[in-house]
Amino acid sequence: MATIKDVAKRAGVAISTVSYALNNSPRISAATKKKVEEAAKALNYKKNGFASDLKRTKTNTIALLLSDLSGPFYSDLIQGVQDVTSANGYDLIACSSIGGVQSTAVKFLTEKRVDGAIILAHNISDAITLDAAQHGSPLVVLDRYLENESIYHVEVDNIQGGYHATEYLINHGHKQIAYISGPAASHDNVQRYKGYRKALENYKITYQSKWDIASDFTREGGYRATKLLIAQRNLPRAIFYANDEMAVGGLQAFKENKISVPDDISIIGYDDIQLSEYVSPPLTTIKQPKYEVGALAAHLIFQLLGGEKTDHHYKLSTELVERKSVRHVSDE
Amino acid sequence: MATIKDVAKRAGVAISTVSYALNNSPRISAATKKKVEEAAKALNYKKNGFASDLKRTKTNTIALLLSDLSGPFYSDLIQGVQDVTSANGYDLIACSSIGGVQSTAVKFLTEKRVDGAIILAHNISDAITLDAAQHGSPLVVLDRYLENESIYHVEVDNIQGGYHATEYLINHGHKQIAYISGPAASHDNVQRYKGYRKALENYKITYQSKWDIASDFTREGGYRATKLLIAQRNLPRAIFYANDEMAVGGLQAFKENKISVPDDISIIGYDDIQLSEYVSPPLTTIKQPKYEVGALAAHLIFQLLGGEKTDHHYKLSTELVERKSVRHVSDE
DNA sequence: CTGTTAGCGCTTTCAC
DNA sequence: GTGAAAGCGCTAACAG
Repeated sequence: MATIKDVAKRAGVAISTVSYALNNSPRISAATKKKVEEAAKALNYKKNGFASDLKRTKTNTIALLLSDLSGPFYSDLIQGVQDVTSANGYDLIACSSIGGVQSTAVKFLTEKRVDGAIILAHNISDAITLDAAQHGSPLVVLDRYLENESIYHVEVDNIQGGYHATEYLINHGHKQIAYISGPAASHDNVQRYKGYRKALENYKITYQSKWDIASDFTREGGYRATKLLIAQRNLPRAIFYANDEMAVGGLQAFKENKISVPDDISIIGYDDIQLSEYVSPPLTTIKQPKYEVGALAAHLIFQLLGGEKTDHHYKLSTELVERKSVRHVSDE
Repeated sequence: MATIKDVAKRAGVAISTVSYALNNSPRISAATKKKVEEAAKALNYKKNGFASDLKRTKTNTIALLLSDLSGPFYSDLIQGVQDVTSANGYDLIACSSIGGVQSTAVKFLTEKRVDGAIILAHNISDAITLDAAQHGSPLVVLDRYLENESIYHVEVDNIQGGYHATEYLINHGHKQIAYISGPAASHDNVQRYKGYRKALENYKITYQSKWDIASDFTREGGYRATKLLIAQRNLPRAIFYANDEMAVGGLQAFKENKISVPDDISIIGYDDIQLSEYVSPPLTTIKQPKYEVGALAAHLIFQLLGGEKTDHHYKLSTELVERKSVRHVSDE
């Protein structure tokens, strides 16, 4: 590989001149610049990114750390991050935290290879995150709350979302409402559940633990949980699935048992995944402003990088999207 | 930020000793090692990844360059790449080529920041790719064919796929088969189209240019193309959509015009996106082995990195997944 | 406008 | 078993 030195030699100028010329410094005359550029091209010279980053102690890139690169779930969020990152002339790299401490994500976080990072990866421990925060580069974490000077948060108000979902069911005349939950460890799930309970309470509906079913956010899990409910002949009049994937699984279970949604039972999901619109019946659900979360997260990073102050905590609202999986019932 | 120097000072040893100790060299005594580790922890020392990469001229990471990070389309492929990358103890970063020459993807490609790269980004020009190939690091490109010593290819046999799709329609008694195409510039589209033409030819079905509709791989495009076909009262008995997204758009158009699929018209798609299973009727389509493509691409990189020789070209087969959007018709 | 030079933080050879 | 020192490729302060 040709280095800057080779280019300098070939162009018959000093190393620094090459550097200046290639970085478009105004100090270099057009003639010299041209000479340098020709030499560079002739040698197929490409600057070594590391050397340059090392010297400048700045990478011009921010990282998006995801627990799994391949989840379609992240699409909108990534889009949001990407849009504002490139609008700011920065580079964005995405990496996965699969592999825990060994993972690429953790490596980028700890080895200071980026100017800032957005974290949405539950399997990166709090300890590591807190540790990385010591570096001083801004960190936005989206999936939990961490008290630290250089850690910032953008979250969507899942309590409110859970509340609305439940309230919507109640407003449609439902009093028997089950909750099929995600993993107990999931912060999101806990919040949605809180909203559910709060709504029941506000509307003076007695909570029944038999309609509080544990599951795991997967389609398969939703299917099993629903089958269980059906087998127990314990069916409520409505179900709030903690996410759409599980609701889709539930739909499948109902179909197999010839139980009609929404005629026999109403269901509501959470997330508004692409599929929701296409299943039958189309799923009423709570939509999270994912694009906005991503965009705001990236925006925060740039504010901080620019030395501005900002709040440590932002909360975005959800929106209910009404489709066909909930029916109005008269008093039961 | 604490540097290796600070650690050395605090531990009362030489810089090199710190380096050895932290990299688990056997030359260092347990006592010294412990001393160094404590100093490192006390100072919250983290090695600077650039400096180390620069020195070793090796990054231990490979890049996946995508035209758009947020496409759900890539899920399986990414999974494949990710699996074999981490199995090999390498890091994987994904970056987008949005922004062309300015993009992160191009930067990583040209600035030698990775040991190898997998490219699936039509907007990275051949020139840049060829140029990057001069670096000597292995490149696997998935979306076109480039003749170069250090460029390797994994492709799925789209001609065969297009042929099968068309043949399937023919075997179901269809003779009037339209093709709704993707962008003319798309290599994939051209291949599928070739397969379509070849099948018509083999089965002695006359090609009719009126049933050769240009579109763009989007749902909206498929919708419009289908509307057009309907408006012209020019409906064939079957349509081969060059991808599922367009087929989904087409389904919508048919629904609005009360044309029944598959009773009035049969359709087949391409890709087997997640949605295909859920639209109504479920879409018969051609499935590409995306996971395998990703896994093989990554595998090739490691073979090459390991100094092994390998073919420059691999071709994987498609598979037809039969659902409900094609009906058998008797001779027309 | 151009050249000299001192590092960025780390790895690694060589000498002790 | 440990340390001194060279240098990876580049940038930028400084001197001319």
